[in-house]
Parts: sequence; structure tokens; C-alpha cells
Amino acid sequence: MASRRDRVDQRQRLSAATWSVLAERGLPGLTLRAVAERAGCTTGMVLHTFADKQALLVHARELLHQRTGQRADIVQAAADTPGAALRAVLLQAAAPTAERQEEARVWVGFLAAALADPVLAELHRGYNRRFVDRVRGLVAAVRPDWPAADCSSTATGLVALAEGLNTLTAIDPATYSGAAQRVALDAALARLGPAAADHPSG
Amino acid sequence: MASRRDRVDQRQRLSAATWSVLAERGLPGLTLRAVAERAGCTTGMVLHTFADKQALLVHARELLHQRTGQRADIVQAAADTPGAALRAVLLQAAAPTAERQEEARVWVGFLAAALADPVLAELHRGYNRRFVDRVRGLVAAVRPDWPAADCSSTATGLVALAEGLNTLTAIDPATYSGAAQRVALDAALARLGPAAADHPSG
DNA sequence: ACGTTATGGTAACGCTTGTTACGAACCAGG
DNA sequence: CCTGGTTCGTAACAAGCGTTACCATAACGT
Repeated sequence: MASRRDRVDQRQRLSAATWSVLAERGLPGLTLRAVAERAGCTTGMVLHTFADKQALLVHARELLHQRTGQRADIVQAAADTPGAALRAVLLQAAAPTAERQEEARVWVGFLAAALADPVLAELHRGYNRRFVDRVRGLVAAVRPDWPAADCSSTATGLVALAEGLNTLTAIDPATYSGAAQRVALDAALARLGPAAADHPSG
Repeated sequence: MASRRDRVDQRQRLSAATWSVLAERGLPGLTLRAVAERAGCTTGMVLHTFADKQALLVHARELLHQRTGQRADIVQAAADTPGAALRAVLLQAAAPTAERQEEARVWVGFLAAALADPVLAELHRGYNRRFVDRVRGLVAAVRPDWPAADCSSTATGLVALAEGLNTLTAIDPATYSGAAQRVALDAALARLGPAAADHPSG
């Protein structure tokens, strides 16, 4: 019995507060005091739950990966065809809705933080490569006739497009609307043949 | 007679120092003291040339835009056909070489900073829209038969792909090598027809 | 019930940051 | 030569940061 109060709940609450602050005030505004205030506690409590600021960031980053990964799992499993699954996974990786734009901003914040923190950078690389693997598998399912190298390059290109839509939407939602993101993704998916463009009307 | 010593020279020297610090330590390392030390002067001198740090930041952001814009002008003017110009412009917007990856990291840093700074955000949006306009013009030159809406959506998609390659290269140069970037861009450009894929062998 | 231990708050530390007040050095005009 | 204004360096300021030591308190085992 290591805890009397629920510690994992505290960790999750603090990570949520971290997201909130990161989305609202950006990376320079992400301070321990801001997170503590957002979570309704003090910095002492934060540093009792996490060893340092880096540990807090790592946990929040892992949680973000879990959230996006689970959502990818859901939309992938709900799709009827591999083409629809690929489209749904890429679309949810971009930020088509307003609520997802907040997550895109958090993503950009972690990306920038990873540029200065080797630990976060390694996490980011690992998560991104896992996402590329997922997309590569879907591409291979859509086009079993393609050689592996083509599936691989196509997957990296699609991921780059999705993440580019992500970052651009984070800073300029007017230019990169949800509809524009869908058009761009469908245009890229058209390269896979008409089967991949087969998607529900909505 | 506003100045006895050359002030524009001072600004240029501080610009060079700003860029040097930015490339080496990133945006969080861009402090007034670091810039002053790199320029061989003191913070008092820096704040006599720039009113605040925000003015310095805006200047650095403009520096980044100038650099990328000038290079885009050069490669665009050097291209023989509109298709080659489009490809060259997009390729230089991504980060194919090692030295360009440094610039890509700076770009990501400014992107993250713009999420919390309205002034930097407005600058970022303006520069990006100008870049989209440039790409749109090139797309229209390659495919004069396309309606304007198609050129527009194609341009935003291409820009998103280039910026996505930019951000992903900044954090994971191993996965997103220069060759991988070229393949992804050429694949996207193939949608414009064989004319756009016409590019020098190198 | 009591003592032990976990748990969270308080307040301070050392450090760096942006910013500013002030003094010294310089160049012009008379 | 001296005088006045401009330019830059010096040094200090207040504020904010991450971090730590310390203390109150509440919950458990016995």
C-alpha cells in the first residue's frame, strides 16, 4: 500500500493541467506555478508528485500519446475498409475540429520543448515512428501490390502532410479550415488509387 | 543628423549576432545577454538599438522570413520551367540539408512562441500566407487549365506537406532524410501531371 | 489510543531574466 | 578650449523561474 490518496489520479490531473496551460499560454508560460494554480494546488504538491519539471512534462507527453493513440485505434477499428481506416486515422491526426486545434497547439508546444530536451525528443521520435508504422501498415493493406519501399515512403509523406496540417492549423485556423484539411488529405490519398478514396459521405 | 556612429550597421551586426545565437541555442536561449555577448557589446547597447526584447524577437522573425524569402526568389528565378520552379521552391522550404535543419528548428521555435504571442502570430500568419500565394502562383503557372479553387487547395496542401517535412525533420532527421523529403515532395507534385515532375537529374 | 509515516503547504533559496537609472566617453559647434 | 548632446557601458533593480528544506496534518498499523 503505497498511497493513501489516489496518486495516479493526481498525476493525471496534473498532466491535464499541464495541457491546459500549454494550450493557453504556450511553452514559455508553462511554469510549475501555473500548472499548480490550474490544478488548484501548490508547487510543493506538484513536486511531491513528480520529481522535477521534466518528469511532469514526460508524463504529460505520454498521456498525449495515449490519447491520440487510443483515438486512432477507435477510428481505425470502426472503419469498414483499409482505405477508410487510413483516411480516418490521418484525418484524426490532423486537427479538423475546433477542440482538436487545442490539442494541436499542445502538440506543437511539446515539439518545441523536445528541441531543447533530449528526453522529450526521444519520446517524440518514438511516438512519431510508431505512428508512421501504423500508417505504413494501412498503406500496405490498401495497396498490397506495392513494394515495401513505396509503402514506406508513402507513409512518411502522408504523416508529414498530416502533421503539417496540424501545425499550420494551430497558428492559422482561418486559412487551414477543417474542410481544407480534408481536401488536402483526400488529394494525397487519391494517389493510392480509387479504392483509398472510398469513404463515407459524411 | 540622427546618428554619429552608424546605426544601421549596428542593427545589422546585432542581427547577425541574433541569428547566430538563435541557430546555436534556439529560441529559449535567445536572451539579451547572449545576443550582446555574441555581438561583442553589452545589453545596454542592445536595448539602445531595440526598444524591448519583443522588438528584437520581431526583428529576428523578420530575419528568418527574409532569409527564406530571398532563397525562394533565387531558386525560383534559376528554374527553367514553372514546374522546376515549384519543385525547387518547395524543396528549399523543407529542410533537405543539415544546415537547413538548423533553420527548421528555429522555425519551429518561432511557431511555438507565436502560439502565445499575438504579434509573432500575426507575423507568422502573414509570412505563411505570402508563401502560400507564391506556391499558388506557381501551381497556376504549371496548370493554367485548372480553376483557381483547385490551384488554391493544391497550394495549401503542398505548403502543409513542406512545413510538415520541416517540423518532422527538425526533431527526427534520421527518419526524414533529405532523400525522403524529395520523394515525398515529388510524389505530391506528380499529381500536377508529368510536366511538374520535370526536374534536373541532381 | 498513540506513534509513525505518508502527504501537502509555506516560505525561502539561488539563479537568470528583462529592464532601467546613471555615469563616462565621444563628437560637434562656438 | 570649452559646452551640449548623443552613444554606449556599468551596475543595479524587481520579478520570475525551478528547486529545496522544513513544518503541519491527516491517515494508517498496532
